[in-house]
Amino acid sequence: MNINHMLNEVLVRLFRNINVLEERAICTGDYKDVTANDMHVIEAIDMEEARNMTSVARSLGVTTGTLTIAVNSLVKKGYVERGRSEEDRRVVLVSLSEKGKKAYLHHQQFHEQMIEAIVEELSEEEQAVLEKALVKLDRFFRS
Amino acid sequence: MNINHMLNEVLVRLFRNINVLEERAICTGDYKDVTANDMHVIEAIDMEEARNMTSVARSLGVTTGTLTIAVNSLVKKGYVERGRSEEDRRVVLVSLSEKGKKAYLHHQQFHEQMIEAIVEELSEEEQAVLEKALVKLDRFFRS
DNA sequence: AAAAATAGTTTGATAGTCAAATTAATATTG
DNA sequence: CAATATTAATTTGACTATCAAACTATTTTT
Repeated sequence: MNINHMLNEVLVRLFRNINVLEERAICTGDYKDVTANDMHVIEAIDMEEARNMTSVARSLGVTTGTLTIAVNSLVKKGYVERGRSEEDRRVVLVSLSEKGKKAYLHHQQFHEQMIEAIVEELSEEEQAVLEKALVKLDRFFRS
Repeated sequence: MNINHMLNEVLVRLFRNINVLEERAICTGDYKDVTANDMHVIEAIDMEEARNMTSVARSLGVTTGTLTIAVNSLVKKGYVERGRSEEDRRVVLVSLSEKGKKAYLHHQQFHEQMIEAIVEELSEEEQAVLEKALVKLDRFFRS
């Protein structure tokens, strides 16, 4: 089995299972009701400032209609809060509740653990190779 | 920006968009009606031999009910053929039609290009390092 | 022969998605 | 300034993916 074949195997498996895997990691303990999709929305909303629907939808690459539904559910679950802009009353501003912020941090920790698990035991030089490969993969998909 | 942060950025972006990215690559020209999900089913069915529903469902990690629906659609689109086993008439055997095989090969080419894009300009030694890192990533998700 | 097990499909429910229609507010323009 | 156009978001209708559980048909076990 050559390197290309093996690379392909690993990537195919990752691609196919990535959502399930991420969901399994997210959906634990206090956050049983957060789907992988929910978490992507939470990530896109951001800790810091309230954002409007259109910009969040754009950064997720979905329509605002789709986002409306995701946000409805997140509001019902208590992770997200809706508000109206004072300057422009058409605009809906969404932000993370305290619970939403905690879930975000919990997920960040998962990411950090994952990165840690990958990077540990790799030398500086080895890390550099991985970085190079991932940047190329990223570029491949962007083109 | 350190390696950990950068790794996280790239992985998050890949995870979030992987389906869209793969679909964009698949769904071109003659294969406009093949979704990323369809392609996963086609990959699982395999070029060589007819397989029964249960084993295909297991390798995809879905229920047979889910697979029934996916196969219905793929049969309707002409990528997959259904048949009954002669030995055991409960068993449904699925296989790729000529069109299905062509789509599979088309998708394989995409994978090869992707791998090529990642691996090109990496020395043998660098490739080995990359393999090691991906095995770790894979293992992390499996555990 | 009757009962149990197995393979697959169907059903009923939920989530995610889009395009198009709709509503409400703001901006433009004649 | 009143009518029109644009914009932000929601709603609607349709579709796909998914699961668990009920069901059908067949085979295996007892």
